[in-house]
Amino acid sequence: MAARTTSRKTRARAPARGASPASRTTVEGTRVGAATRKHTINDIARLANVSKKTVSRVLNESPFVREATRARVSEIMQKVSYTPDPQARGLAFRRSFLIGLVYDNPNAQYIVNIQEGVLGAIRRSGYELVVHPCDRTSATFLAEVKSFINRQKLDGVILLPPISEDQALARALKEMNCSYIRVLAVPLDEPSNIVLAMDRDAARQVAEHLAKLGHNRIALITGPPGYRSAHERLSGFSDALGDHGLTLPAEYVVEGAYTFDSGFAGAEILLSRFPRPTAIFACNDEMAAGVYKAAYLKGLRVPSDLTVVGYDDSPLASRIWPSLTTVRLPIRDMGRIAAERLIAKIQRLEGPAPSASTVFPHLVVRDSSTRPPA
Amino acid sequence: MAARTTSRKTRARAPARGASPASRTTVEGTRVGAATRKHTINDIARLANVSKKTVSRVLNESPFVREATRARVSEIMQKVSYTPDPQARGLAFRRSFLIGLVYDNPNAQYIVNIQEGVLGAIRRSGYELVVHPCDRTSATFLAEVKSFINRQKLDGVILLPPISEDQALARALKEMNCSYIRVLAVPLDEPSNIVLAMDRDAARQVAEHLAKLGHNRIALITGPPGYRSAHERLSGFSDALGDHGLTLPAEYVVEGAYTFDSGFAGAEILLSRFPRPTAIFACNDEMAAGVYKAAYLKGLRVPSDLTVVGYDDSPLASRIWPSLTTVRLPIRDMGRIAAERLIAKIQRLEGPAPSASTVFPHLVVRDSSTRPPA
DNA sequence: CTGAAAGCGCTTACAG
DNA sequence: CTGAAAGCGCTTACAG
Repeated sequence: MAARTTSRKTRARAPARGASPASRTTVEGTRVGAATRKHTINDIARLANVSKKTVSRVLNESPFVREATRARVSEIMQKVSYTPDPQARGLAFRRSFLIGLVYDNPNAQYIVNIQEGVLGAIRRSGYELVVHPCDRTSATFLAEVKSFINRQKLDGVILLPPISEDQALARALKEMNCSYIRVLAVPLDEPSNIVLAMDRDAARQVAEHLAKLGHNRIALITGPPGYRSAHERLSGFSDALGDHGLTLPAEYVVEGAYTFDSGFAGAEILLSRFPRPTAIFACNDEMAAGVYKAAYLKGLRVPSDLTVVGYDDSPLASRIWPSLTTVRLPIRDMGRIAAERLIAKIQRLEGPAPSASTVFPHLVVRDSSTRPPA
Repeated sequence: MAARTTSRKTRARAPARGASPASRTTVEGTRVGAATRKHTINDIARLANVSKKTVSRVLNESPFVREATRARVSEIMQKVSYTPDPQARGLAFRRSFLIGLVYDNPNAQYIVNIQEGVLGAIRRSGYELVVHPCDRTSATFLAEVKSFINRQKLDGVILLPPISEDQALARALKEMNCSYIRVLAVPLDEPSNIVLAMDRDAARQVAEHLAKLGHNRIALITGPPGYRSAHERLSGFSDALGDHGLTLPAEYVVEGAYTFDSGFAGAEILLSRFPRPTAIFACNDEMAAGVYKAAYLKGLRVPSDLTVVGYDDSPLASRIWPSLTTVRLPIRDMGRIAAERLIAKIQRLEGPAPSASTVFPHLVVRDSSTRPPA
């Protein structure tokens, strides 16, 4: 009963068909209340005394409009705060003006920061962002992402690690003719398709920091082997140690999984080695927090007995005690750059030489690193 | 030069006008490559030998279709994996099938969990989620949110705390006839418009936990006064202590800001009181982490010298050392429920008695709480 | 139960 | 530089 009433109300709200167009057009434009109807391109055309096509031209910044005409039309659009209907534009353009953020990443802070960067970049672009977390371990992963893109006719997508490393996915997008930008630690694609974070370079900074402090028994907890970033951090770190005459013996390297528990387990192994390492570089902050726990349980103090360095500068890093020396990624910038490039691609405005967008993380020294115990 | 070429290519990709419709319809439906054109309602109609209106009816689950007809049409839609074009539907329905997530919340984990809950709920609903962080301290806040909703013709929005507590915003949405759901700690709106988290109840559990452990010098670091959740936690906690014959003296209450630093500062004050409290309830985990820091600096050990309890069960809670006793909110569920209710509202299927959706956080006891020192 | 016509608000293709 | 016509893929309003 109640339901019927409501549904009838819904009907009633739809604008009457035969209403004279003129009757619903006022320059002020706002009839108060729910019934307010947005201005259309026809209203603007009538108000400006031009055809709707001309309005369309100024909307799309066509050069073939006389300056006076453009000014008049623009002014009226301003006055009634007209914005073209995205659905109608989308239908006519056969595009959605939607871009997707596709990810499978456990790091909430990373996601939110990327989102903010992206949203900042698309603010006045006419595009909107739809988010799409997914599960790359699912059997239907690829089909599912493709169906998402097709269903919404997305104009483009931004891919975050680790799924940004998936070559099959990138191939599929290319085949669908869907523009994309991959956020990566290694150049797995044409420069114009990626935003590159120089993890290798940052890992090098960590190595130099430890070397300068005088450590020579340095251990490493890596990321999971499936992640390119893990490999970059490992090899960048190892190479830089070598440059300083230091080695990274196999007993001082354990494989982690970017999780707290794996950091804890890894540290338990490393701290039972003899001689014990004086410094541990955990390839992310989660694992570094696990190292703290293992150290405390063994009665070791950070940093006087053990130096610990993390990676990410997550909120955790400055909240644990002692505060963690770590690497900060400009995540928000990465989101912004990815969005800017994506929109440029969609609009075919890449410019003549689409070079790689490279972004440099840097070391943030806090209280968890000091000289090795005497 | 390059740009011109590309732009011409874009043109070329648009389907030829005069192409015979039959020529582009195959039951398999997938011409490989970029030129693949999605099936339209006309294709399905032709294939099924019915009018497009009938296809539209089965699409919208109208009861006025013969079962045999419906089956045939459905089967064909399945076979060619037809999905209606969201832009076209949106234009004809005068709706966008988009729902917005509007928030101004520093807690990334909260946002991401809500998002996941929402996305899970709308998965097969035909709706898509667009996220919209905003700044409630901005002078143009209200206008900005309204313009976002109008521009995208959102069907509805989900409001997260603290902006969900903004009565002016809710009023504005009501005036715009925009459906909304507010995630709240207090019933500031009609039951059908809110998802209610019983913070008061959870704070009570914390008080009972501390009372049972035998604490009688219990201190509190509140949230910022602008937050309703802060008030609920405070009064729920205080009331429950009273029920156990305990008091919360003014010297044992300091105002926090839900930040690490404010937790640290608050704890420094509390730990300099005489007699010193044996337990501190920090109204979120961030502040609890700040309490840890203050305790360590004072040479106090958690929990043997000082019991600490937080709120949120953020990732931080299980990663700091010792692991933090805290309150877990079913955030993901809250997102799911909010989305389900919102869609029901949009579709006017609320049912006869739209009651409040209430969600109960619960205490998670870990290692930071124990009996008071002898 | 089913369909032909007109329309949603924008665009492209063509003609001037 | 400007406009009238037709179309994007779907719906509503009406008629049978």
